[in-house]
Amino acid sequence: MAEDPDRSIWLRPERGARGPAPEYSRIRIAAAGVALADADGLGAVTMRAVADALGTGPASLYRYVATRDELIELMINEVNGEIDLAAPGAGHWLQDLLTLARQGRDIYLRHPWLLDAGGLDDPIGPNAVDYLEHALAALAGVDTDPRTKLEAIGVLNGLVALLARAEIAQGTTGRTLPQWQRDQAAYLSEVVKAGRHPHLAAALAARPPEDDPAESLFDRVITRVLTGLLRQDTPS
Amino acid sequence: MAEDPDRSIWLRPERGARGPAPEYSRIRIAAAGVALADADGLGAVTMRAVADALGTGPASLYRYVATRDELIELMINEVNGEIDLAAPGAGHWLQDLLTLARQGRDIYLRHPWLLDAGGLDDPIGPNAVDYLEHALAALAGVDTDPRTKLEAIGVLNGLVALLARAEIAQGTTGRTLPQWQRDQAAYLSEVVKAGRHPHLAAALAARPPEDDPAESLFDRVITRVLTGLLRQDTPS
DNA sequence: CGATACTGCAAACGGCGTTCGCAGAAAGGA
DNA sequence: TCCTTTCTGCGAACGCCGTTTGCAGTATCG
Repeated sequence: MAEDPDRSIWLRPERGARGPAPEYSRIRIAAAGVALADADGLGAVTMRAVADALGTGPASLYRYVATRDELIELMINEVNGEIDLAAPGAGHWLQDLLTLARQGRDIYLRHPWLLDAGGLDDPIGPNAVDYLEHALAALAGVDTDPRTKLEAIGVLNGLVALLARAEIAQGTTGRTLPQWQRDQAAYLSEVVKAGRHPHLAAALAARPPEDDPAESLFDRVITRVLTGLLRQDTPS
Repeated sequence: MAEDPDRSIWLRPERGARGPAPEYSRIRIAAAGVALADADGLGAVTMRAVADALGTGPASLYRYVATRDELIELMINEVNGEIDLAAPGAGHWLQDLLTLARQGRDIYLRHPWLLDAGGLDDPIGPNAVDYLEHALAALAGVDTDPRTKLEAIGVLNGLVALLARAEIAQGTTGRTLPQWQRDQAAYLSEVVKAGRHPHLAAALAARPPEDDPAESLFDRVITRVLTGLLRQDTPS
């Protein structure tokens, strides 16, 4: 039945029992990758670059990691560990999930490459499992079937990524923003000038309210979506 | 002021006025790429493969496209055109947006690679612009400031992608599901067996309700989130 | 009827993920 | 004790990738 076990890196022992002690560790390798990605994006995380940062050759990494994607799994798990799950918990589920969401947002802002790497969700590592358990525990008092809770947490994670992406895209305004964004702005301005998209023109002309920082927008959207998803009534 | 215009492919004319007529077209190239991606995923869309499918060499593609990413932009715009924006409109904004969302979902199910390509949103092409205009028109009667409407549409798009992703991941159950999913299932089962994550164990043990097809889950989540986002009251 | 501005495309370049093969070191069994 | 086993590090190479260069050919302009 078991075709080939230990395919997941999290089920593989970090080192064998026989040979010499490994020179590096998963954590060191993950940290090296995270440093590279923080500095120059996910594309800068090549096997050669990580090996160089560790002072070795590319082939050596394959003693710790089966593939580049697995290295990125290590990196994802590493930064997912930055969430503080030990906090006491406010007692109300909405408050607790909001705290979780804000921490997720902070992680995305600190490590924007995470947006290109599947994020908090896709390949679940140990820290993501702990995160899930924590979120489900916060929802323990809510009287809904467990599947709906998992759905809500999944939507929450996706939403956090979405809002963080928007925040990052707008945050670089004024500075040297990436090329593709200049291009897109140029194209949109041309579309507006053509005059065939009145609603879009109006929406883009409206300036964002100055007194509404991104922080409150984040909280507002998350709160509204979560309360909408988990309310008890049975509509239609 | 204008450093270098025509950097966006949508502002570049499809052909110059002087030389011989191009042998291919953006649409043909996009279609070839879509066919490859539909069959074998986004990774199968290499310049060489697309060129082969068209019966030419890789270098020739660069007469039509500045980079591989731009080719993928063409593909995204191509499948975004599958949305039918000519439908009359039900008159109620929620119904109209739901119709849009369902069509977006269908596109993701038909072209799963779109999930790995930034999706309906990231690089905005002509069809995405029309889509945006259509969605904003549907919201014309709602009394909220335009920025909030753009936010809601953005969240809607992200949500559609999220739900489509979940549906695709679960849809292959029973058949030959991809390797990484077997690995993840194995790891999660091990985590549950260890016994330190009771809430997670309970949630995973709960079977999905048989009488609740994915279709209604989709509608329910979208509806709840949209009504939550666009309701008029001012909560705290 | 040049001059011009485009087209198609073979060939090559540098960089990537990954594999192979072998020298050397630590633990297990006799 | 010593040999076998099983691990380790890693130089070198393979095949594939996106992209650039250069040139021969062709349609339009003045």
